[in-house]
Amino acid sequence: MDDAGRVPYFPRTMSAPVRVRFAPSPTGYLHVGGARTALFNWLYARRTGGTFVLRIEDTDNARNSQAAVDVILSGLRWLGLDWDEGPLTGDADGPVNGAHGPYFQSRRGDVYRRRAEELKASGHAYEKDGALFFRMTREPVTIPDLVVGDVVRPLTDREALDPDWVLVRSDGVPVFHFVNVVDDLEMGITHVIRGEDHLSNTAKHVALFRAFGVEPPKYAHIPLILNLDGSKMSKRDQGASVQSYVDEGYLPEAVINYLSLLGWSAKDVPELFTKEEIAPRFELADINRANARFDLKKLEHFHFEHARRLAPDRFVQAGVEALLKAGIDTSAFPTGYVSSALLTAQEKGKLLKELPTWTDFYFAADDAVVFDPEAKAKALAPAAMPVLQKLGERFAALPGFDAVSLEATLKALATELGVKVGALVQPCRVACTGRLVGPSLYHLLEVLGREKVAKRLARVSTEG
RNA sequence: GACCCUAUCGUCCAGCGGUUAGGACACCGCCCUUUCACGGCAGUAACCGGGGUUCGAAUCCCCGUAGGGUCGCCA
Repeated sequence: MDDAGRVPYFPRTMSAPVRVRFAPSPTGYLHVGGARTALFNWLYARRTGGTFVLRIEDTDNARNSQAAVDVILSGLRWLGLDWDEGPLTGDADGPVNGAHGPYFQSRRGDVYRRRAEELKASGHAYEKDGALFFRMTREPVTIPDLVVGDVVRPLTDREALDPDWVLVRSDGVPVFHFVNVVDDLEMGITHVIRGEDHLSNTAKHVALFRAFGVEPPKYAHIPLILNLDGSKMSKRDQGASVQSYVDEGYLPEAVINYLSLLGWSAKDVPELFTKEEIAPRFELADINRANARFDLKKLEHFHFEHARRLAPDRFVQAGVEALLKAGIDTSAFPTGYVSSALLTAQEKGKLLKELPTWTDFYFAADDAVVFDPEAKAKALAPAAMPVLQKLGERFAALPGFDAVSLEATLKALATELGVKVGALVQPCRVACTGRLVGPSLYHLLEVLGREKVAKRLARVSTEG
């Protein structure tokens, strides 16, 4: 402690261990911009061997809810952004990691009261109308920012009229600017990485830190994420909520990859990566200064690439869950069959939500394959029945039921009958899957197996 | 009204005084494949405008314009 009785603030030198934080308010959902802020904090912590703190800013504003807290925690976990310090559950009084708690601001009232008294005692704050006001500096404040450089923020004309601002409301609840600074101070935060929407207000924060007798942390204000048309992203906009990615069946790896490249890039780093791979390359200086626009098409591209590269066992696991969500229970089938079946669709790189459409036929009863009307009209015309029957006979006579043999057999028959390969491929596909599109025909037949294929072929060629 | 940030293909990024302004997504054509895709090859497409500085500006400065943000007893 120093002469004034304060706990000495952590010296901010280059060698000081980095401590960053993500401090969301639980007011509804996890915004994609917030997710990226969390990601950048996570990357910086990992890159520097520092500590990533999660703090819930739930000061009473009548908008907070338990559900919103849970959404934030589950969203971060889904993205794989693990925090070193913070709550372990959504319970404000529950278990935590770290020695700087509580990590819910609603449980830190005594800290704020103590700090408010400190400011009153030092003459930086005064009471008026039942509220506590901060004696704001009238001089322009220089905000040192690692992304945009030094920003000089003078008072606006409105502020010049009445520069002081409220620290603690008349109802006793401290405001954001106050608790945010106090907590960053108490928690030893060294780098504040947050959205650019906070840049202007940082003047208040810098002044507050100084009033406490310490230098502010380093700031890095990152550009915002806007809609494709440049407008602000709000809750209803497509892609605004992290939960929507879970629902739509995106892989978290894809979302992370896409978000990493929204406002950040490094030289000689391939565009496709995992957060673990680029963490060592993450520098705040490489953060872009201009706002970015959210392009779902590009996110889809990243999903496509990551889905195809996913480890087979993980792909199967994700696929089984996606099917179950769609009402298809695969548990009655042999696990080997289930994985072989799902794996025939992996190369397609489809969203998990679309997986049932590509693989449901594997799990349908042979006499209950549902035919897409258009597919049936197009490929199962009466004229196709004789060739289909012939194909069934050839398949049945096959010694081995593998993709290579199946393909050779089908093509040989086509040549023999003097028809195009498609004249056999299409009816066969529709007879076995009900659809015109799907996994590679020969591989899908191999997985279905001799018996199922025979039954399905027989079903259409006899029923017509 | 004031203040702050920003400005390269439609989108995301490269470029950091001298480049035929590069890559990715999207789009288009061809090849491959007689499922949809993948893949291969090629292509369309950008330095917001105006002044400076300089032998030389996408790169530096100024003005304008545009977009975004902030100015609460919201966070």
